[in-house]
Amino acid sequence: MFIQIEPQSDTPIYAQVTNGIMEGIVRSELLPGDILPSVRSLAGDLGVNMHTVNKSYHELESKGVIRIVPKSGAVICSPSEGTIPPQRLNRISEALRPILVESLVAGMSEEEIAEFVASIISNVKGD
Amino acid sequence: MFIQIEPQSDTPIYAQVTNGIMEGIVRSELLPGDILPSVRSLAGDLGVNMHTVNKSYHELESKGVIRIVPKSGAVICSPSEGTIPPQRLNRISEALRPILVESLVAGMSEEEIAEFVASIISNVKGD
DNA sequence: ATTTTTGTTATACACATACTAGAACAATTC
DNA sequence: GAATTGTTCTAGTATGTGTATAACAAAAAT
Repeated sequence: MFIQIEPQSDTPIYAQVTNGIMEGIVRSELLPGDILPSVRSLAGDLGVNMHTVNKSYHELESKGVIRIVPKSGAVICSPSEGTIPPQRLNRISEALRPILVESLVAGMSEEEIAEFVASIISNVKGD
Repeated sequence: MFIQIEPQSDTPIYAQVTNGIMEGIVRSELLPGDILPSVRSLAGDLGVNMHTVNKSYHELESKGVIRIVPKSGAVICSPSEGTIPPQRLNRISEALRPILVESLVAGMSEEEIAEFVASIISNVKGD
């Protein structure tokens, strides 16, 4: 598990762990069926508290990214086949909206935003 | 000023005010040179505390959206002509990245994300 | 010129969240 | 049987959010 934690960042540590795992999935470093390390071992590797990792795992479960089997482990789920639940689309839309508004206010055109989004995605996938 | 405040939302009130003003700019309801109402009057209209609106105004100033003239008023700035400061692009990129990652993990393709972004933008502009 | 309104600053309180810490439990794994 | 697992509990500190009251000096309005 290659996640870099920045303790002085304004984004909470548990969110950094969540994002790191999701980026690993996007890069196919984590595949559906893979089992995440235990909350204790990952917390030890990252140098953070066990409860912080535990909170991240449950956040991932609420997003539908992993499935937690009690007393066993956390398994990467397969991407939702076919349609995506509207609740999930709503959450993404509400998170996306204010950032897109800020981009427009900054003076970006719709085409520039599209290119910007594409470059970020390729950066996440490629590196 | 037509901003709807949802006190029980998980997004802070000052952020709701900031987003509402920026959406007003995108919809051309607020034009460059327009003067925002005083923090006291807007706070009274919205039914929130003066400091909450004051925090929103300073957030807008840090984003470069408005210019606060002490003892006078807050003026809508003109959109940055030509190139956008790289600092501003970095902040937008860092905010955009985790949401795009979540979209990819949810199973959206790059084309679906592009369409999704376009629909949100048209929703913000039009309504 | 006086009054009002302005943005600013300061202090204080309540509430929620974030993070860490230690401990204990039962179930799984070795 | 021993170690590890996720879960749960209590507890503490720190930070962020929102409200509240007050005071100040400068600008605007009368």
